[in-house]
Amino acid sequence: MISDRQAKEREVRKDQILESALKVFKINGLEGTTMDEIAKHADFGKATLYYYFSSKEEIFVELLDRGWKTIWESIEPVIHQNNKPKDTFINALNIIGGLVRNDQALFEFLFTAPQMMPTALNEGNPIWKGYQTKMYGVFQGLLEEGMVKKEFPQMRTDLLMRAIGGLFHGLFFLGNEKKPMSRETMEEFITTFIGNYGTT
Amino acid sequence: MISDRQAKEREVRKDQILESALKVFKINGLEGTTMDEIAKHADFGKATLYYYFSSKEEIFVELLDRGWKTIWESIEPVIHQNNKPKDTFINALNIIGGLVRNDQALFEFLFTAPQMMPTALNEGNPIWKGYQTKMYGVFQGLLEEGMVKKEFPQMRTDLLMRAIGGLFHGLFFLGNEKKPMSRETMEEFITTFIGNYGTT
DNA sequence: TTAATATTCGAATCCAAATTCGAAAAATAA
DNA sequence: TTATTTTTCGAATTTGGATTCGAATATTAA
Repeated sequence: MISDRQAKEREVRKDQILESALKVFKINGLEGTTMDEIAKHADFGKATLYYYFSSKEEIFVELLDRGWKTIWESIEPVIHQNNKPKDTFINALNIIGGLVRNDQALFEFLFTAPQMMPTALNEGNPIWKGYQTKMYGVFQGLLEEGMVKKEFPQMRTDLLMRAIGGLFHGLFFLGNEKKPMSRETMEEFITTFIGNYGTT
Repeated sequence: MISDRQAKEREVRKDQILESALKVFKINGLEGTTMDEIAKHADFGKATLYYYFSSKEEIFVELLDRGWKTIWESIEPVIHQNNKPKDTFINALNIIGGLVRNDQALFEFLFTAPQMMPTALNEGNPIWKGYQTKMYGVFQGLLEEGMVKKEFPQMRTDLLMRAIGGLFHGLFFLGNEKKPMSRETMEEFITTFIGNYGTT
């Protein structure tokens, strides 16, 4: 059997491994991330990692699952308020921005890794993909509503979606300096580019 | 010795290999791109690839070098005209957009691969990095000039740079459908987000 | 036609990194 | 304390893919 505390400790060790994986990923990129390195950073023997995760892939998938779950659960409450769509939209973006600010490495991973992952990770339907899809769905919806109400520039929804996705990406993940973006900067940024169409 | 025609044929074969590498990259991502796959697509034996390139890395570097050279040489002539900075800027973007439209796979590679490359590829100072740096320098300069003349929204240059980089990225590389972006769409897009500040 | 040179590739070799094994050490339960 | 279960890891083993070898084949030069 396994006591409650034991289970908790096990979780802590899993966390430690996940955290290390992230750290190595940040330093060495996806290809440079080996079980050896992760083990070294986590201060475990390599073989021990396999006691907690059945494969390297599982480590990454778990990072994605947990991460996207967090994102979803953070914006969920906000999207049910019925403010004006644009406000809701910006609130949600702000929330995500807050998350990113809190753990740049994790979110850079969440948003960029899927691009460069071996296709294998997208097979089946991974948990994280579900959350991601839900989130994009919500955003798309808000955009559509907001566009009807002339709160956004008039253009194809999918294009606007790309624009905003791109802006977000640029804001947080382009450029050299990796110091986090302040809330103020982010708001100014968003407002400058999509805000000045609102509430005409 | 080696005749003129022979040299040309050799070039053609190199091109064939580079093209295949790109195709495989597009299908399988960076990690999935093996010499075996490239060889299969290029219709050569794997060993033959090593007659033309000394390593897999060299293949990628050559793709980057050639690609960034092309980009640079395409915008060079335009940046010396002295239109208003914003016009120059948009012209340059349009040109790059044209290139991307022409060979989506190549440019997706040029703009995204460097992120996910093993650090080894950035060591020394690769040719392509030089062109990339020059290009960003020019853009940054145009932005600064243009901002002084109130042709752009007033914000930190580096932020505006990120915004535009992000918009570009979003426009061409986000979203599912991979059909190329038309020139019209692109102009509308750019104008919508950074154009409406001009010439007040 | 023959010798030299350039090109091709199947079959090794090498190597780094993932995964497994089997036995210890630590913790817990009896 | 002893037995049982959980955790750890050093030392294989396996695997996949990059790189090399050596011998053929094709092409060009004499």
